[in-house]
Parts: sequence; structure tokens; C-alpha cells
Amino acid sequence: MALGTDYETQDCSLARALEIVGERWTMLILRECFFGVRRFTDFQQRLDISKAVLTQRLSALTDAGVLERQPRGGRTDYVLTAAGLELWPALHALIRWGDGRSDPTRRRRIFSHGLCGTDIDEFGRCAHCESVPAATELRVRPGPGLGPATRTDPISMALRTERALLTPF
Amino acid sequence: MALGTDYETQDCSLARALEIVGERWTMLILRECFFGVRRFTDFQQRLDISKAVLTQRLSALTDAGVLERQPRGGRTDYVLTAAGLELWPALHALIRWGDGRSDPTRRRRIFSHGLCGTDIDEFGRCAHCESVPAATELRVRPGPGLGPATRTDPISMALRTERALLTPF
DNA sequence: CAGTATCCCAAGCGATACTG
DNA sequence: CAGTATCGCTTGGGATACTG
Repeated sequence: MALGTDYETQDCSLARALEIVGERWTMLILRECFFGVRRFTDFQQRLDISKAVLTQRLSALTDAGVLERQPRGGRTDYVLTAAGLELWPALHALIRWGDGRSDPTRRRRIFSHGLCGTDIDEFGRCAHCESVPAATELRVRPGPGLGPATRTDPISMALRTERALLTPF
Repeated sequence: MALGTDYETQDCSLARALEIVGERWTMLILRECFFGVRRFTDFQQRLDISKAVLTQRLSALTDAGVLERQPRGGRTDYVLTAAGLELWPALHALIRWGDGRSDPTRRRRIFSHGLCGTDIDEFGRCAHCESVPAATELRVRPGPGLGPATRTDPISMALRTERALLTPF
């Protein structure tokens, strides 16, 4: 069986999810979306991805209902839909797992609950509010593991300060 | 830049995670591990994956410290390590997201907290215990969305009953 | 700016056969 | 049982050039 062409025999919905978000680059694109990136050119420059591939991925995500095209200033924004926003727990879990692999004390990005300022734990929970905040309620800031600034573009610079997730650039 | 060959420029640990678990088939293999599959042949038959690819994935996961080889009865078991078990939140979030995409009332697999019997929510929480149980404390049972039994092998049949995660076959 | 079009190479993967 | 070896196709994707 060719994975990607026939998921019918898989008795678990994981395969269905991977069909949409399991391709190379897709998760990285979505991470950028959560960080507030919306423009084709910004995705392309930040990820250093070929334009053909980026076009294909953005279209696939749009077709799948994860992203939505919105006109802004004569240009197109790619914005997370409700279904896309629901991917946050999965994305966050992967980020935390990747972060914990080296030195857990040196995380690269730290997420906090905007309403109360408490950092969320590895399961996405805010200990103070006893809730699992949605992505729209979170803020990001650089952690101790984030390296020195190598990029000087406006987006990279903004992401070196604390900032609400999803705020458009 | 070629994704998969150079993640150094990625300022987020998501890329690091995807380097290990982002390849095709890898997540499906890990799902089987959480369900208790440990043998080469069982993976191969359940996933209908080519032996060459399975070999490569199992070796990569072993090298990455996600799986561990354990001799059992003259054969080899592939068993999740502590780092592998920590992938559960990410895997669970993806499964839930994939399940919710069609009809949320018709989930295929339902996970419950073995200690108290309460189903866990989409964030992995047990409402009764106010905790996020580890994979070792969970049980799986078929949900209303699981189709009719098409496979009659022992593993598929066992997975149509309630069962603790990670129990070896 | 936001793509499309073309080219071409490399990797991924399935199928099959073989092995200790 | 648990792989290796070989083959050959198909896809992915980087590079470059072009377009409304």
C-alpha cells in the first residue's frame, strides 16, 4: 500500500490527520501561522522553502479547511481557521517534546497564558487558571535556549520579544 | 534548503522533533507501539508497509532513543523508551484532531484512565482525577466510529475489546 | 507580490528475491 | 523470523526563469 494514497485500511484517525498535516514543511508552515505569519513571501523567506512547494502546501491546507485566504491590502493573507486553531495542542506537544530532547532547562520558546501571565506546562495547562488555554489566549517569548539573533528581518526581531500568538505581521 | 538535511537554521524545536517523528510511516509505527505491537512482523502486517522501509524506520527510532530493542523468546521486541512514551500527548492530540474532523460523535478509539475509568478529554485530561495520565495509565476501547471488523488477525480482534495501552502482544 | 512553468536530480518506496 | 539486496518507478523538491 502506498501511504498517502490509501488510508482506508487504517483503523485509526491518526492517518487521516497525517494526510493533511504529515507532509514535509506543513507543520513548520503551521507553526509560522501560530506565530502570526500570514504572507506568502514571509513564509517563503522565513522557512527558506521553494515557492512551488509553498504554493502546493498552502493550497492543500486551504483545501483541507485548515487555512483560509483573506484579502488584505490588495494582497492575500493565509489565516488559520477554527479547525486550524485546534491543531495547537498537537503542535505544542511536538514543540515541547523537541525542546525537552536536549536540555529541558534551555527551552527555545516559552508560552504563557495572556490572561494571568502563568507559563503553560508540557500538557498545555495553565496551573493558575486550571484550564488549557486556546492558542488565541497565549503569548510567546524567547526561552534561554534560543540562540543569538542571526536573522535581522522584522519578523525575527519581533519574535525575540514577548508577543501574543496569532498577532498578524 | 533541503528539509531533513539541515534544520540548524530553524529557531524552533519543532523541526528537531519532526526530524525524528515527521517521516512518513513513523507516527503510524509509534501508534502501533502504544497499542502494544512490538514485533517486526506484526508492524509489517498491520501497516502493510514494505520491509525495507520498516527496517529503516525502526532503526532510526532506535538510534534516536525513541524505541529500544529487547530480546524476548529468541526474537526482538521494539519497545518505547521513556522518551518515546513522552510522545503520547502529541500522538493523542493528532488522533483527536483527526477524529474530530469528520463527526465528533463517532470517534474510532476512546481512551480512558485505567485507575478511575473516566474517559480523557481532547487535551488528555482525566476530569475525575484532575490530572493528565501518562500512556501507561490508559486504556483503549473501540469507539462508535470504528468500522466493522475487516481484519481477523489476533491483534485486530484484541483491539476490538477494551485493553490497557502498551500491553504487549 | 504571489505565484506558474519547466527542468532535472535525488530520495522514497513497493515488489521481489534471497539469507542466517 | 527478521531482516538484506537489488531493481525500477514515481514523487518530492530545489533552481531558475517567466508572468499578471
